[in-house]
Amino acid sequence: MKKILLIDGSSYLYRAYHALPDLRNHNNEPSGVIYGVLNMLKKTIEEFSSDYIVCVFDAKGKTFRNDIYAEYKANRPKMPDDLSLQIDPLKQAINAFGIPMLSIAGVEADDVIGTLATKADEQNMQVIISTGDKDLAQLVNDNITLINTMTNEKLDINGVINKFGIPPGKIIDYLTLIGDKSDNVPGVDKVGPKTALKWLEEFGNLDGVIQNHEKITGAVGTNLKDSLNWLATGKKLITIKKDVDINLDLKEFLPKDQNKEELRKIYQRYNFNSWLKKEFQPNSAGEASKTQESITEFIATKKYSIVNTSDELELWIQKILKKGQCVIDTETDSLDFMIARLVGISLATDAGEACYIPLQHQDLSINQLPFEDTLEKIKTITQNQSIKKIGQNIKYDMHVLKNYGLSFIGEIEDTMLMSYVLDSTESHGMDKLSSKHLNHECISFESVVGKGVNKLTFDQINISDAFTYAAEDADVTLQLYNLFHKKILNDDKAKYIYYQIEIPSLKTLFEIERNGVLISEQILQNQSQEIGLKIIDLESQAFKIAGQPFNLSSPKQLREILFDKIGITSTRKTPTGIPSTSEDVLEELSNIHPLPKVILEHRSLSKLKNTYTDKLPKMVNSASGRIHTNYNQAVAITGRLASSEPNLQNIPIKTEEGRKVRKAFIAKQDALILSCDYSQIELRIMAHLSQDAGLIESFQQNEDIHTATASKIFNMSPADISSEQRRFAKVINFGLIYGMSAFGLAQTLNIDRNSSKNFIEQYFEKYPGVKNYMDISKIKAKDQGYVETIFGRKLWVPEINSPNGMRRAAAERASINAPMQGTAADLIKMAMNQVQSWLVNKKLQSMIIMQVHDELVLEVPKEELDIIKKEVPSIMSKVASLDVPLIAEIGSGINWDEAH
DNA sequence: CGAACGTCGTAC
DNA sequence: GACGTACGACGTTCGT
Repeated sequence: MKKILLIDGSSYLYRAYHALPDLRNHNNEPSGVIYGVLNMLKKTIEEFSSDYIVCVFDAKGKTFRNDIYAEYKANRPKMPDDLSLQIDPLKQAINAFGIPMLSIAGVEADDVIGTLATKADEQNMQVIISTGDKDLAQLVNDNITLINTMTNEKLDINGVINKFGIPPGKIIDYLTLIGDKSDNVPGVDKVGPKTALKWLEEFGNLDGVIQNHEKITGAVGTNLKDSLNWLATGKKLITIKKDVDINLDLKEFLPKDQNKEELRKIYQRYNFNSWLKKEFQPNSAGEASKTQESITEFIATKKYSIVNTSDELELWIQKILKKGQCVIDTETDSLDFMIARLVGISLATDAGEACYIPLQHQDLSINQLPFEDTLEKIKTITQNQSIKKIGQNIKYDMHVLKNYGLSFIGEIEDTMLMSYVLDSTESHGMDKLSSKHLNHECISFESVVGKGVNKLTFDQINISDAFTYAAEDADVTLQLYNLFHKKILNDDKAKYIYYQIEIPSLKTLFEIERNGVLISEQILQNQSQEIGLKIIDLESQAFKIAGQPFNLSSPKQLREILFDKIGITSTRKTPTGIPSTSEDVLEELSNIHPLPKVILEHRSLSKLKNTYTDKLPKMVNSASGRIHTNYNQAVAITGRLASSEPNLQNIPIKTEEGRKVRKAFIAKQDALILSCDYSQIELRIMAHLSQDAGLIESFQQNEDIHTATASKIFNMSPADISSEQRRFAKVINFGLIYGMSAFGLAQTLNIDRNSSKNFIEQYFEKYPGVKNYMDISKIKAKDQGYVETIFGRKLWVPEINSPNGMRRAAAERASINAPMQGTAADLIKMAMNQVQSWLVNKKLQSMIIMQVHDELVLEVPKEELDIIKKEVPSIMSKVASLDVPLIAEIGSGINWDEAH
């Protein structure tokens, strides 16, 4: 099947103009649009290699639409000069690229595209239209797909249905009702996407709506009546022509050779230096882009079936036993894994085939297999050592099935983790993965269950509607697995991270999440009440000072009171340019006015109350009486875990008031809380990675690292270092891990910029290895596009060559920090897995209940305290042997606060 | 009234 | 603008 790529040049022209900053070359000529459009062209061509290509632009002058309707596009301002200036050079560049161009007088680019697409479709070609304009969705069919290079959105038939809620055939009617503000085409007044959708659903199409207009009452009904005479004209304006007088002369649309010399001139004139480097000095630092993703075509057999007889179920079980592996996916009525009820199960073993076993749908029109018996059958799969179970975020499905007594025994694979290991910067949702790697748009969950007030739970969905969605999920997961599995086996480092770290972590986290944490609701309730009283008191104080009541937690109202009414000047602005009321600003202002101090106190207390003391008791699971957090294993780009619902990784510790929350984290009867954390893990990793002699020496001698640093930068003996000096050194040590600048250091230390610059210089002089390591990290990131942890986890830094200086600087800091944070994440994951295996092997009752980045928290029966205290720190220290010792410190007590 | 966004604050 | 990685509460704005 031949492929043709139709590019909507005019749409990209405007998109680039509005989306990109006003870039200029050294002669002050505008270049943003040229850069933007070329960039999109390059991306599109790279991603969709096609046999034929043409870039279509609007022609100058009026079109047939102006004859139909004089006001068409009458609201459009004249094209801005700095945009029109760029059109000729852009066309020269496209020409040099070898891409054929086309514009036809009297019609718009859309019409030319519509005509070419239709003709190509008639010859059974695959048509890809690259545009930023959603109106072209009306052209989509089996052969014609829309892509938006700026947002990476793909619209095939399913994509259109997902996005608009209607198939492509109804887009014209839909847009006619709504109208198009940007083209000055009216629709029906007060009718937007929601109403248009409702009407089309009810009456089928525009004609149906018109015929039934009397049934529509109210203001919109009147508006519809007023528009009846207009709608035919509106429809003509909205409809893209498919019969423009042009031939599909394919020879004309063959890509031509690039004119390298011409391109070089254009790049030079407009200072497109990164392209100059990449395309004209290919051996220099140009290869910073990710290796081109190989797209495997989705196998679209779609042999999906409902399993609701025992014979069919038996056939599937036999098939899985024979194959030795299967995808398993559960459908439930909740995202909370502890309360979710199982609604159905999908299975897949061969690409293009899948089944759905409905179990607890309310739909009575179709038979469902008996619940208990079926689960017994499924158990023969999940608890079969020799069957490999594959899933997308399979930890969730494991939890759901565990709620019914089914365990997972044997090998487990997870496509979400595979994607995460291969490139943590991408998103790992199944729909995204499918569209990116399989070029297939999935049926969206939302299109099945609806949204907003009409949203249903999955058990309320008709089985005949549910099974296509559910079976597709399993099928897509299998096809993703086949693709990722190959990739990972071909990459020794990815293979190690995935099979030796992530998959074991998945199993450990499953246990930790199920274990849950016991909290004392009483302690939190008491604290909430105390805080509540203080908050009320602070409010009345604030109102008195301000002379009026206002919402203390509204930054906007606070700004008005503080800066307008009282007349204080803010010391800083937020990134969006408004005066900031953040903590450090208020801290400063509290010297000159009493209000900021009250606000600060209020903020800190209401944060504590809203986020912790009020919230945590609500998260207790009624069956287990404990809190079961989610550890998300595929969100943090460095390899760290993230905890949510509730987040147990940001429970306060710094202030006395905050620490009280930790006192509510308790152990069950006759048990204690035990915490074991790595001491200075990221600094130790920095010592190892940088091989800095001084830093390694300090750690090997087990010196207090901050005192040692202070002694070096202040040129004093460690014994003479004051606590203030040690504090400075500590801030510098931490700041360096995050790539902090002299400016940032000056701010946190509240010193002037020169002295902070001095400190940093002193530091680098005394620790030259660290300086060297940081430089090398940046160079590596620029050179290869990624940095690595000690264990080979690859961390991509996509913005390292960004033309935007600020983004580039942030990427440079990230490339310094990522190997340290990532290595620490690898280490604690390995330690966590080893501790868990050890607990199971020794058949101990103690259990891991939390992981907080460098800390493991366990609940330990008193009689096991000694052995745990001896072994857990030892396991943690021995998890890897670096050039500096890894030290884990331990504490225990009746609650988490005491354990520190 | 809900979704999207901005601002702020907690942890390591 | 200036410190990396997260989650989440609240207020505001916008559109239904």
